[in-house]
Amino acid sequence: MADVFQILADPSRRHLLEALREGERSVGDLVDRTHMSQPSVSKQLRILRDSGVVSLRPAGRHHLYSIRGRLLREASEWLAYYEHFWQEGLSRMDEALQRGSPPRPGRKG
Amino acid sequence: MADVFQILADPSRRHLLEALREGERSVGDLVDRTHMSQPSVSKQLRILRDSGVVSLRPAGRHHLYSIRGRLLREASEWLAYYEHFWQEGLSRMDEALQRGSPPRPGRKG
DNA sequence: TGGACATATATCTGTTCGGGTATACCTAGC
DNA sequence: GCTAGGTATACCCGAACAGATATATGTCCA
Repeated sequence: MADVFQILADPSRRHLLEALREGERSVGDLVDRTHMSQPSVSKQLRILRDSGVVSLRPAGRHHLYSIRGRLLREASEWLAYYEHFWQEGLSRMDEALQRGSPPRPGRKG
Repeated sequence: MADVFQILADPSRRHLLEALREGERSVGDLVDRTHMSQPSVSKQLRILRDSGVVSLRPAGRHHLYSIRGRLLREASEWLAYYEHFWQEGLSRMDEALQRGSPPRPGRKG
């Protein structure tokens, strides 16, 4: 499990990231905000941390988590390659022409 | 399974999408380009289609698949909320200040 | 040192998921 | 209709995974 998209695949992990968007949060805070059990939160935070999506700063008996952008950025960059497909003014035909039509195995109209 | 990120979580599906970036492709083409078995390709294409990430255009006995941007765009937009976290010139402190520091459960320094 | 608070891990369990093989379906051409 | 090409589905299997419960670890405070 080192794949960003695999990390983002789980809704509970995305909820954690959404809560962390506002800034550094303790585990207890995240439990309150996500309505997940504490062990679940800790478990998912562990996965997020191991994969490098969040970082941990111990503060007394609290563990403060925050977002590290690097991996999220990688995901964003991967998706950026597909921007043509949703940008206005570009039909599917336009796209094909723009990047050179690939060989078509079958054609019919 | 209707979640974009869950769709993107599987590497084989991402490979299919990468092959489709060049334009419309038949199943056979995708089999060649991805080194997956034909049933696997069909299976993943089915998932991609059901979720709305690709669309199908029958052409004789060939099935031509192409990318539909809408869902990929949703994923991209979700990620866009996190741009602050990887943009230069913004430390973690800056982010906190920028969006108003959240309550800190524990503090120590 | 003992106890409460905060977080992490261990273990179990039901489910989901992807790949493989075999097979069914559909279309074109004869 | 028969055959071949192209694609989809059925079924089985093993692995991965998320949630829950119980328990361990660590820290503060008296």
